[in-house]
Amino acid sequence: MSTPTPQGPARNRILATATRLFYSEGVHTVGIDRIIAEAAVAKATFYHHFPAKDELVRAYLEAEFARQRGAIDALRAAIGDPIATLVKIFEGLGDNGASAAFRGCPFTNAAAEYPDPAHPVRQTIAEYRRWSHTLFHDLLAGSGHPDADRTATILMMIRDGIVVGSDLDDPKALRPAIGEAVDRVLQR
Amino acid sequence: MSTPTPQGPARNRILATATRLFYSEGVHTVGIDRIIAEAAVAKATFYHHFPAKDELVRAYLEAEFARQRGAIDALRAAIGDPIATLVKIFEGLGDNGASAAFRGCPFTNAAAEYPDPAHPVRQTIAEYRRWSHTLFHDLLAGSGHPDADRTATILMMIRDGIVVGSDLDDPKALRPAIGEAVDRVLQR
DNA sequence: GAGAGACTAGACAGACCTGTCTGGTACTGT
DNA sequence: ACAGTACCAGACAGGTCTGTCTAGTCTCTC
Repeated sequence: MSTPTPQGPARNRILATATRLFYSEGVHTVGIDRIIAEAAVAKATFYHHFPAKDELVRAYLEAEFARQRGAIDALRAAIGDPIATLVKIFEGLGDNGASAAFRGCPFTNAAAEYPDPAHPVRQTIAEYRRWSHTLFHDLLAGSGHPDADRTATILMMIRDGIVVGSDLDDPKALRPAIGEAVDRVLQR
Repeated sequence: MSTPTPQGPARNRILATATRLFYSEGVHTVGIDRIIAEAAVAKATFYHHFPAKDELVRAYLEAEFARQRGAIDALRAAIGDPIATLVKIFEGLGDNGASAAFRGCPFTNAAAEYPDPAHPVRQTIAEYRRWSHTLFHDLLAGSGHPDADRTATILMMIRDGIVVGSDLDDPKALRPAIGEAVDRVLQR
């Protein structure tokens, strides 16, 4: 089969399967039955680990959040210079968006399916977005940028534009515009 | 009640109700039964006008597309100068995003619920996005901009960032950054 | 006044949804 | 040896989904 059953303990198999299906097909369209079938897990086991589907959605986003934090921490440590790090982050967004499996931002996509801003899933999304903004802000401030807060807000726009555009438009046409966009926003 | 039954012939009532519900709550979460109830229309009448729910989703997006085209045409005719028009469009995006009912871009939100790029709904979305890019491109080219195509792509990023950010972040914090973002992208 | 077309009310089929529950197996630590 | 935990298979309840269908009303036009 094209998608073999994930290995390891049941909880990991559930989360790995949910991540793949939620991201590629959406949260509401993918049912619990399908997840437990493809994760090769009993229904009781699923509800043992996740009290409700929304908890699984939250766990899926939290795991993606942690993954991104880890990747960014590694990048910051490896590069050092804040502006070079920023440029690398945006190049990475373009590379990622050009991959075949790319389906947009997991957080933005999930938000479209959870309209209530008070919902726990939306709160995880809000935390992710605050972290993203803070990341840009800190990198700019670390380079001595005179207008770090507003520039971080504009970089958030570019970020959102890359992930939306890579999904809905032609990623290959988008890619060469990324470096230029960052340069103009940073007024280099 | 807070949302009175729309007036006019059945098809209009269906489309008006669907527009309100699809936009505010999402496409998959809102069922046909709810639309026909709130539009005060019989089920047979619904299926007389729309052969399937997806056709209604398409009609909802097509109507929004036509509405935006009309608004932009009026703006272009009223203002004349292409760069002033561009600035006004982005100010309008910010104003719109700050309104209480704002829930993001109908097209981007719908795309999150239709992962298959070959789906008719996705084709309508793709048309809308091509039109948006062409709009920016033509306004830039009309002002003699030397790099209209790439700059239009970057303006698309800003556009997506405004609608996503207005929905998921604080629209009031975003708003003052919009003019600055456009200025930097246009290198003014 | 006859027929066409838009409409209403609502039952129904068949699928799918989440979440609960029963009952049983296997492993682990004490 | 025994308790606790993780796990399995799968039936089940109660609800919702889309789409079909029957049967009848109203209004307009010719």
